[in-house]
Amino acid sequence: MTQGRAAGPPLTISDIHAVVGIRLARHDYRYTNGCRRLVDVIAAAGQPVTLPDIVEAAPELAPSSVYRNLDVLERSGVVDRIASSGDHAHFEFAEPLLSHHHHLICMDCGAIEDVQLDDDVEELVDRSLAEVASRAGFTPLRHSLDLHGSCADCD
Amino acid sequence: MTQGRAAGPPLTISDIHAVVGIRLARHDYRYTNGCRRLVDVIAAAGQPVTLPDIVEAAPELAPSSVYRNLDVLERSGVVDRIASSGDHAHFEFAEPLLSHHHHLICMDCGAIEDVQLDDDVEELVDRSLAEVASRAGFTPLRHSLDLHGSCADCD
DNA sequence: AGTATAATGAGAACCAGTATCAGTAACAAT
DNA sequence: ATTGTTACTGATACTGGTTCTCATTATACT
Repeated sequence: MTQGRAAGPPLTISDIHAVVGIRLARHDYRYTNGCRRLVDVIAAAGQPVTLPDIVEAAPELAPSSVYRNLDVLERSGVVDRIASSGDHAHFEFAEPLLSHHHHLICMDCGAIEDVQLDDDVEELVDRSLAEVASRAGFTPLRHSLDLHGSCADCD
Repeated sequence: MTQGRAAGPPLTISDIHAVVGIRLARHDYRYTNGCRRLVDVIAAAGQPVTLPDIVEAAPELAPSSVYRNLDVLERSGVVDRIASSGDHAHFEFAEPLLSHHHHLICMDCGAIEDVQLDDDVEELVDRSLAEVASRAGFTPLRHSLDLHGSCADCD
């Protein structure tokens, strides 16, 4: 569970497009220009993005299409929607495209930053969660471990 | 950080009302009947609740007042708002009233169940997160560790 | 080319949550 | 008790992020 991508050289944008294409095809979706452009923006950001972030970076994308394509990408396992208590939902690549990580969520400005923990911590957390889940008859898919507080800017 | 309440006998409803009263007073809020009723409902549920849950359990409560009082309780540190990707926000008692715990979140039906992890796991996670946070100039307030998957009912 | 099917995007609709505000209840001081 | 002050209530209107609609456009298949 949640093993993610082995740490190593980061995927190139071509790698990402190749993986996304395969995943979309597997779900009978086409890899259209709009979708490709959206993937470009998410890849370029390197951090979780909101709809305003996306249309600012690519004003030619129609908001309604962006939302629809984010949904398509989410269904295909390409992006994850990060539930924050802020105004907008945040989106980032799902695990095979991004190595396993967690979030620093600023409770003031809503910014979300990615961070990684040591492998031994991850292992222990996974084992511990798996045990608790099985006790509750719960089938685990992934875990999210977020730290809430104030970012360097807001502090 | 996130030490929570020592595991022990659960707080009685009177204990809870006493603590809530103190916290509200500290923030210059009155502990009104509506608020008291709301606390009763949350306590009785024993699990994170949504607005529909609350008005179903106490139809005499006006939705607008419930939202306002949830806000008051949140500002006073009595309840936490749990951001889920479902339609409604979930609310539950904050840490001094509930011992530190985590959530099993069903991705199908949106149900949220509380679970606890071993102390040594919590300690390791805390240490690890604190280190990562300080490296990013981030001031941690609390962490959330949620397991996403399918609950026993939906599986 | 021709047909079928899917994606697009502008706008409308939806709906959880918030703000408004007149009415009401609770407290304080005389 | 009575008045004055302040805070809470709750029906309703509003806001704004997200989703839906549907006529148009693009793509894939034959």
